Formats: sequence, C-alpha cells, structure tokens
Amino acid sequence: MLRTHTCGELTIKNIGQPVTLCGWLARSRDLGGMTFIDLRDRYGITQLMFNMDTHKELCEQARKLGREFVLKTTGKVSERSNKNSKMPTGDIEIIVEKLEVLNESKTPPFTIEDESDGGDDLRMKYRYLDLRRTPVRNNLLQRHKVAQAVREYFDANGFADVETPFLIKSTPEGARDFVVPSRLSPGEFYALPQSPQTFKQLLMVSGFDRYYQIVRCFRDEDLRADRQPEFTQIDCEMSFVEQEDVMNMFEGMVKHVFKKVRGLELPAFKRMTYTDAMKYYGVDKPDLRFEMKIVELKNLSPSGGGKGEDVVSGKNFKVYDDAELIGGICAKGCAEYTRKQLDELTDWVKRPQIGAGGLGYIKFNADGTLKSSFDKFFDEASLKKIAEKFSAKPGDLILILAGAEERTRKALGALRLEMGSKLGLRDKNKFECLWVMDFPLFEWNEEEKRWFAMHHPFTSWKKEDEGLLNTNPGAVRANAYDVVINGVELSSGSIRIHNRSQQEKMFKLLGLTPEEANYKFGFILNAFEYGAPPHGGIAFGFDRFCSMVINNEDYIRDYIAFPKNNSGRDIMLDSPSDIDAKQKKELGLK
RNA sequence: GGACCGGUAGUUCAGCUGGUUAGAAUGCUUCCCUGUCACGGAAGAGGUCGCGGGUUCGAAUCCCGUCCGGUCCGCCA
Repeated sequence: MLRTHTCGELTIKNIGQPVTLCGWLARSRDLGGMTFIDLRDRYGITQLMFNMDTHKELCEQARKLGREFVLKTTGKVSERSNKNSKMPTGDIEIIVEKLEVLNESKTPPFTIEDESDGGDDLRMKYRYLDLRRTPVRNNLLQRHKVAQAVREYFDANGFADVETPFLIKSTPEGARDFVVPSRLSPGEFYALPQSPQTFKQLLMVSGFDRYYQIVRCFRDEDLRADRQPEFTQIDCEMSFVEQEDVMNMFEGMVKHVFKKVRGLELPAFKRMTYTDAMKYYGVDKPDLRFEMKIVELKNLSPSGGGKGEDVVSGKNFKVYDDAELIGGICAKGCAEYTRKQLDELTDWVKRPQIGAGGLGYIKFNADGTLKSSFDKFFDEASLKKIAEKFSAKPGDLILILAGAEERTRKALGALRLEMGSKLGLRDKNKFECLWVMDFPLFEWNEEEKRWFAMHHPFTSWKKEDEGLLNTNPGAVRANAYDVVINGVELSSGSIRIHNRSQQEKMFKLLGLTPEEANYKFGFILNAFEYGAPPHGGIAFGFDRFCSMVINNEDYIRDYIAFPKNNSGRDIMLDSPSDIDAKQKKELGLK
C-alpha cells in the first residue's frame, strides 16, 4: 500500500503519529511564509502544512503544485493551532516531511467542489472528474448501501438471486426494443430485455419459488430526467402467493431500505384504487404530501355515469354548459393572487403540454365576499354553493378547469402539482408511501384501434370481472399494484396468469393471432402446460428508488456513474457512433 | 413527432428597446504576504458572442434556418 491512512480518518487521537497519505490536491493556500494544501480522497480531506522556516525546499515545491495533482506525502500528525470545526479532520494537520508527485494534472475544466461551477454538459463529458465531487460520490456510495440493504432483506427472506440473459428475443407489446445484430445468424437479431419478466416467470415454473435480481433493463424510448435507456430494476417474483402476500413482502423491503439507509421508520403504506387516484388527484401516482384534492363540479362522462351533482350548468355559460367534466382545486391562502399571477397561471394551463382551454377562478376574499372570473353568469349564492363543495375558507382561491374528461383530469392533476410546488407543499423531508391498486387490465390505443395491456400481457384479471372480458374490456380490473412515493412511481407489479388457456385468451384480446402468440411467446405458453404454480411479483426502478431514498428527488442521473444525456447519448464516449465497414459486413448489415 | 427555455472569456452568467474598445464573478499566470481553510492584496493574459443566411449605414442584440444542451407532452407492457 502506498498509504498508511486515508484522508478522512485522522483526528486528534492520532497526534504524533507518522503517516503517509495519498490523494488529490483539492485546494492550496499560499501565505508566503507557509503553504497549506487540502488533500482529498474518497474518505475526506486532510490539511498538509508546509513551513518556509523549517522545510524551505518542500514548501517551495508545494507552492508550485496545481489542482488535482496526485500526491503522496509523509509527515507527522499534529494539532492545529487554528482549528477548523467545520471539518471532521479540522483539529489536525500533517507537517509534511516528504512529498512525491505521483501524477500531474491539467487544470480541470470546472471546479471540483460541492457546488461546482460546471454545467451539466461539461460535467458529463468529464464524468470521471465530476465523480470526484463529494455530492455525486456520496450518491453512488449511498446507492451501494441501498443495494446492500435490498440484498440483505431478500436473503433473509429466502429469495435467491438468479441471473437471466441479456441477449434475448424481441417481443411485441410494450416498449421499443434495443436490438443486437447476430453475426452467426446473418440478418437476424437479438433484443435486449425490457425487463426479465418472462424469465422470472419461467423460474417460478422451475420451482425457484422466491427470486430477485438487481438487473439492467433496456428500453428504446425517449428520455426524461428520471428515465434512462438502460436502467436498473430490482426484479422480484414469488410463487404460491396472493396479492396481499406480495404487497406485504415488498412493502417490508422498502421499509427495510429506508431504515437501513436513512434511519427512517416508515408507517404502513396507504392504499388507494386507481379510480380514486384519477378522480381525486388526476394521476395514477398521486403526491400525497399535500391535500388539495380535486373536486368535481360536474361529471357527465361515462365514469361519472352522467349523474353526479352539477352545480355549474344552466347559467348560460356555454363553456361550462358544454363541458363533460368540470373540476377544481382549492389553493389555501391564495385569494390575494394578483391579476398578473392569475394570467400567468392561465397561460400555464393553456400551454400545449397541459392543454386546458382556460382557467376559471373564484376568490374567497378575506372579508367573506366572492369574486370569480365568471361573475357575469353566476350570482353570489351560486358561487357560495361552489365554494362549499371545496370547503373553501376566506382567503382561499378556487381554480377551475373544464372540458373533456381525460384531458381535464390530467390538467387538474398537473395544476395541483404546480400549485403544490408554488406553495412549498412538496416537502423534501416528507415521505408519503402509497399502494395504487385495481388498475384497469387494458387501455385503449386510439392509433392502433386496439386494446393494450396497461401493465403487461402476463397480468391476471380480477375473477369477479371475468364476465366483462368480452363485453367491456375497458372495465376489467387487473390484479396489479404500484408503489408510489411522493408522486413518483417506484414500482409496478401484478399477480400473473399461470395457465395456458388464460394466457392465450389474453393474447387474443390484445389482437394477436394464435400463430403470432405462438411465434413470440410459445416458450411461456408451453411452460404453463407443465405445472406452473400461481405466482406474482413486482419490479422496482432501482435508480429512482435510490434518488428517492437518498435525497428525495426525482432526477436519477446523479445516481448513475455514467449516465446518458437527454438524447440517449454518452457525451463522454461520444456514443452511439458509426462502426467499421468490416464490422457491418460481418453482421450482415448493408 | 411536438412545446418551451438556453447557447457570449477555461467556467458560471450579465449585456439583447440595434450604435465607440463586449463586461462581472470565478478559474488561470506572475508578484507580495507565517495560521490559512471559499485566505487576503496587486497586476496580467484570456472572446469565431454555437453555425449559416437575411434585414440594416451598422447585428451579441431583430428575422429565418440549422446544430447542440435542458425541461416537459406524446412515448415509456
């Protein structure tokens, strides 16, 4: 070993000891007669001291060193005359007796500090330098802790880690596959797994009973702050279980991780049906850190059954008379919003991404009077009636959207989150964990004019809804469940289909011919004929789980050592890139 | 496929209602400084204003196109 200690461990207890440290020059302070160097490694920072009076040559050498030089230094641990209470090693410094430059460094393109001056782009290009920064390094070290806690829990509960292949077969349904051309079978392709879904089910057929894997998955879809083309899942599956068993097991896993990594005892997860989530929060992944539930003022859509109290129609206000759904939220204490603020909010909801036609409001003034954007059509009593539906109090602001059901619900959901953020209600220290349950089995795809599996095609349906499969597929509920924390979908799971005829029926409902089903999924249909046990499971987005547990945020790139950018490019490698003509030829391309 | 924001010194940004030599901070270089810890002080170097075209007497600034980055919608079983 080139060193006897690390840069994070020496304290007042080590005074007088001769030590050798290695690390990077983080910063130096040249005072003329003496020079200080902050030496950094993974573990911390230790101050080196050079004095012109006692070690002239060493001191002169030290003054010439640049940032990020790699140094090896030997000296004596000594108590500082001026202590720094802000750092763990602040009571001591090394009086340097020997100094060796192990490697020089060019001046880095950005500062390697907790608050770097570098932009995202530069930091990605020089990711190996960015990873020297404490916040990013800590994220990765904490990620390791999360993985350890996960493995510990699963091992203790009898789960076996079994690896599954990456070079597999392209399947229809779901996300776009990344494909790999085969050299040995020219013109044919492997696909990289979107998840090990079918393999884990086959492992259940094999009798493994309890399986897990922390495994890379690949989806060739557009990216987001919380989506990478390759990402990591905690993939899990159990046999001989019912939905309740699976939920208990994995709720336990999440709690174990929060306890181990953050020292937090989470309370029992809340539960909510998909229908309620959509109705009250406008999304299938509600952020429950704040209330501000959506209140329906009129609902003539199929989900409202054409019934539901209607307190807004019949006032000669065409927009509201014509709307399928009218709903709103109550922003507490916002009645003082200025015209400008309301105009900004209106512009916000009218952006194409939100797509609302406009924004109605009712100010419940502090003096008890009501002022709305549609005063022309509504008298004070009618406004009062609406305000009551929101349980609004003086000082509150009611925001109202109207239009077609689906779009209006989504817009209300987005507006709710926006107001939550504006009002600082999305507390970074709060964790609201929720199971969303009873998802629909199918969703209608307007482009292809057919039903798609909402979760995936191996999800079983609720027995009591079986009669609806042929008559009203959209109303069939799945045995599917999601874990949602603070509005982030962390995981998704279901009880699977485990017999051939049901699986064939599912494929048929999805529009696959028996031939197609057999060509694409024959292996699993066959397996179901050899004693497949009832089984179910779940998969967690590990990157999101880490960003959530570690810093309660929804941005995963800083929790991945070498992430890709917005367009799926690796800025550091400059990939994807062209390949040699020779390689192409071997692969039968072009 | 679409919407919005951004691209100016090594870096982060200001300048943008067109007008003399494009600024600040930080980093970098040199010098001074014996208890600093974001050390301090002095001086200096550093620019294809992303790229192409247009409008104009004159463009970092206005217009069009294009490339790149970011956030989001669609998409993501």
